[in-house]
Amino acid sequence: MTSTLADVAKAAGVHPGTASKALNPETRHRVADDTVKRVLSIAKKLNYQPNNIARSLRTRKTGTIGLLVPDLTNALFPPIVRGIERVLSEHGLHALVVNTDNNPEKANQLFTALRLRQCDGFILATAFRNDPIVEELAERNIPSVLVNRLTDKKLLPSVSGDEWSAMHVAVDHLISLGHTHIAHIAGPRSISNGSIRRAAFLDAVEEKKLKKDHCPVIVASEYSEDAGEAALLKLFASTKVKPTAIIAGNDQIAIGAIDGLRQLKLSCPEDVSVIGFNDSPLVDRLQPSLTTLHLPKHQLGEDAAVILLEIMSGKRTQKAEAHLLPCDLIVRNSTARMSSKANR
Amino acid sequence: MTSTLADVAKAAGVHPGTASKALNPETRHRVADDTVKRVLSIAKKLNYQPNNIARSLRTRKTGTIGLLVPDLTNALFPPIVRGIERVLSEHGLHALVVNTDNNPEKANQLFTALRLRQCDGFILATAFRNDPIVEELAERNIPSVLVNRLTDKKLLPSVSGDEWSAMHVAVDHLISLGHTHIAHIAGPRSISNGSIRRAAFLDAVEEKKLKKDHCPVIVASEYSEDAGEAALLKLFASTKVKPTAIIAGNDQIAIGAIDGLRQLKLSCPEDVSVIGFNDSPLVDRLQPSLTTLHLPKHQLGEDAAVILLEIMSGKRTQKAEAHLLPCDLIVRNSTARMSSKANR
DNA sequence: ATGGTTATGACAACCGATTGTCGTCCGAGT
DNA sequence: ACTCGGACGACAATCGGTTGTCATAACCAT
Repeated sequence: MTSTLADVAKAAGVHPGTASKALNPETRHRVADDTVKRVLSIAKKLNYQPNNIARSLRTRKTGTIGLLVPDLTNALFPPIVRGIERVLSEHGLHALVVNTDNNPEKANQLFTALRLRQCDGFILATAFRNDPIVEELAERNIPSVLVNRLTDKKLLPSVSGDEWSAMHVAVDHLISLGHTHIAHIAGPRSISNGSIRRAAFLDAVEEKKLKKDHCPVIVASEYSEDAGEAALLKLFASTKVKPTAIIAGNDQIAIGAIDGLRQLKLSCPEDVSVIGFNDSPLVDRLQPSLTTLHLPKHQLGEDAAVILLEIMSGKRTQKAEAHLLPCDLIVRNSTARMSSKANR
Repeated sequence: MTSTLADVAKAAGVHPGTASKALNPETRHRVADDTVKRVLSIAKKLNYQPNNIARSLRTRKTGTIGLLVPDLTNALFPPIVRGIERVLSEHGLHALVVNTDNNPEKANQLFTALRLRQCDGFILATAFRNDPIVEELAERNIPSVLVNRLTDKKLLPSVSGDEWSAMHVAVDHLISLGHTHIAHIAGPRSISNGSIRRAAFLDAVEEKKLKKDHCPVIVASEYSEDAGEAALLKLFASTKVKPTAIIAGNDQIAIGAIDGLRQLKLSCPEDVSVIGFNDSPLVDRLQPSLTTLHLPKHQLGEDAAVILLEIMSGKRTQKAEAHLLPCDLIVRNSTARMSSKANR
């Protein structure tokens, strides 16, 4: 069916080893020019395709990288994956993509499976702030990069949005619209996004000298509409001082929060302004369209892949640098100047 | 670092071949029970992990399947991918996922690369009605399955939504609301979805004895909001008899069409009802929320994977059966009873 | 003429499993 | 006592490349 190196070598009247060297540009100089030509032409004539498995066995390189994402159906990840893939495919590499559903056990299992497949490197979009997989990768010095989510301990290179600045911009925006009572519905604390955005919010509140008890933080149980709605209802049930603006941990929480407001007969943005995070697809077409912080998702993926490739090629050492990409505030209709009729 | 089969064999005092047989449940019967026990316990003690590359080289099975999708950032595909992955991972298989962007050249290149990686099978969500890759797979009898998109020639097993019935249900729904002037904005004709839905629309119109020139079809250049909007404007510019209902080729086209209506100072659903296809995320939260045909995307992926596995294991021969999954009409607010004030 | 490079390519080991063949040994049956 | 059969496991070939070593020959300079 397919011809092997031995076939080519025999047809060219050379030893397989010699044919191998002739075919490989790196080692071609060890072979006479006309021999190279002969081997090359015969290889083409026989439509020779090297067997990657055999090559991998010898070279210990599979050209495969493991890509762990929490959940592809979350619109945040596909653009990241595509960014990664764009860069990888340029270098003849391919990604084994797996979904962990934020389940550490599942993640472990899949990670082990990918390691057994001898992936040359890993990109993780699944990191928890404290993540044994990340520790293992760092310990064993396996080429790997974090994307979007960070760990508390700086163990691996990472590429993520500059959430700290983004949150400050969000708070500034609301203040500029006259808001002084701003709440934050944070994402889960076990994930860096939730925790960093939360810390940045508190920092911004303090920096802008807003009253701390006018700016409550509540944690949503997960990054979902339902959790956002539940959190909002809980927030409004528990605080005496009602906020006139809300910064959500992400777009889904924001959407859920707006649902919650609707239930309370409050409207967005007239009564309460809402800001999301990530700039997910279609949030520009919701009613109201969502003001949100745009995450350069594709770029995140590309940069992560580039860094991984540099580490794998030895052009860069695997040190735990954090690369932060700017997030722009996209102002839409879910934020508005505080109305005078607002509560308090 | 990691121990090999030879290490285990030596420690157990047996030949590597024997150790291999002891480790493999299929061949274990060829080895004495206590030898098996010894090998097993030593393998565990040495934390032996078989080298998949070496195994693949010998067995010609990589446990990898190639998954071609047009574009992961199109929300249609991630659930399909996840469905596939769920089934595959249950069997220890993994998917190499690549995006072709509906670009045949890119598809070819990626397909070739995946073939060189010795994928055991393929799942294609990228098929054109006439697709050389599909022909090659069928010719060479490589285990493979189509998902969501079909080819004109029945060459491979496929799993897709029952679009024919779905379209009939959509037309029925509009007729039951009093509409008699129904237009269809079809998707690209080179892809089965566009062509089947279009043919089904024409069939339904004829079957229901609607006047053919009251039910125009226009083709959008691609499955996007912009193309949908452009198509709608062109439609309303060119027909004397204005439709009071539109069935779009998919949700994105529907959303674009609604934008177009808005430009013409027509509102949905008061003036014109609109139906989408696929039931994409968030279309239930748009204003108006979109009536659409729900595609069981996850199930599509699962079924495709199951069929592929059955082919690969020889439990099923690779015949070109088309598996059609039912699509439910989800009635929301973009369709309404035809108002009496409507044009004509 | 001689010693020393250099170019070339044959050779074989190797990567780490899998698997068919075959020899040996033991016990059972006649 | 002898044969037959089965259990067991050693052995080696194999999958298809890659790569370091070495032999040979040609070439150069002294």
